[in-house]
Amino acid sequence: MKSRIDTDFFYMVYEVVRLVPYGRVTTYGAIANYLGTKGSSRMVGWAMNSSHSHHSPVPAHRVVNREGLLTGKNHFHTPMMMQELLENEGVRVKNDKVINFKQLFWDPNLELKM
DNA sequence: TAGCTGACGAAAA
DNA sequence: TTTTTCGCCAGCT
Repeated sequence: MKSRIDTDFFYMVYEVVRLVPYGRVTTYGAIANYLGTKGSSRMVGWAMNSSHSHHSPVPAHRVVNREGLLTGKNHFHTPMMMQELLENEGVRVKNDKVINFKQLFWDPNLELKM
């Protein structure tokens, strides 16, 4: 399955984020870990920043940091849009933090493990 | 060209 | 236990 990692790092990030189920959230580290580059958690977030260059609808609002904080909300069109999107999916957000984050946490290594 | 920044995370102190 | 520092690597100045 190395053919997967043969793809661009960023592309894989988008793919994983796109696979996040409705009403679920994931973390940068989880994605990085899934890609095998656990240490490049920053690159995951950076990939999100470049996601606007891709026409692919990447639900970046479902990606939060390890604490469940909407750290990337500032990069959206409007900071509160990220929270709106999450609440729209049933994810309760309080003070820029995902409630029951642990419960809503979607780990690609756990769901997409192969 | 070289250096700094950055949507994070984990280890060390 | 909390706080600080380092690493990751691509993009921008």
